[in-house]
Amino acid sequence: MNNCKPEVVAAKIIELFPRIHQDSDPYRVLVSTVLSQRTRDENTEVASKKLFSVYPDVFAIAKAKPEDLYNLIKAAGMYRQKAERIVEISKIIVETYNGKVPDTLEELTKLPGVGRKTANIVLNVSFGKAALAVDTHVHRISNRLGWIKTKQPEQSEFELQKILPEELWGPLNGSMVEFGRRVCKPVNPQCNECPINSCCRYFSDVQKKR
DNA sequence: AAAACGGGGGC
DNA sequence: GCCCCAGTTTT
Repeated sequence: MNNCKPEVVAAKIIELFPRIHQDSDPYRVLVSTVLSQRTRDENTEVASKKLFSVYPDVFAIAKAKPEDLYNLIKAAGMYRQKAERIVEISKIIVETYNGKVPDTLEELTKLPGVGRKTANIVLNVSFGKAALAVDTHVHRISNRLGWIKTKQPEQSEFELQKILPEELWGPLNGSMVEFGRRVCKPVNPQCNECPINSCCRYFSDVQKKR
């Protein structure tokens, strides 16, 4: 790579590490995203499949006992609190929103267990809105590349929005996860096999130390 | 600012 | 065995 502008590198990551969401139904995306908090992707998939095979929709989960739901998903590394929140979220959606997931950051973040990142992912994946969720992958990779230098999530969200064109925000979220899982890992990143290492400050710093 | 939630996987 | 994981809430 000879052009290392962030928007070019970001587009390359999106091209090389596409992410396909198996479901775009807002409710399922919301639940899967809550399940994905501090949890590896494989476990999230196992848990959401089990969950939806027993409780197909928001009305079923709203009526479920939190303990039953927890027993169903705990083998995939989920904790009790998450099961409780998912039931609570579902009740609110049924009672307040007539069974439909709200589509604004403000309303979404009022739901228990839904913070800024989760809400942004739902807005982005389900509602096609330009929203950049700065999760650990996006944060780590952006720092390694040298795009940002802050450690504060809110600040990095603001800075990245200035650096990257809006049309990349959506696809970048998922692609950063794939890229972060397979190459730009938290520990032992596969820098030698990394297709964009020539644009990476972390890689050039490591090279210099040898 | 820090702890708690939590089992599974990488190392 | 220890550390980390598409974070959020509570203390």
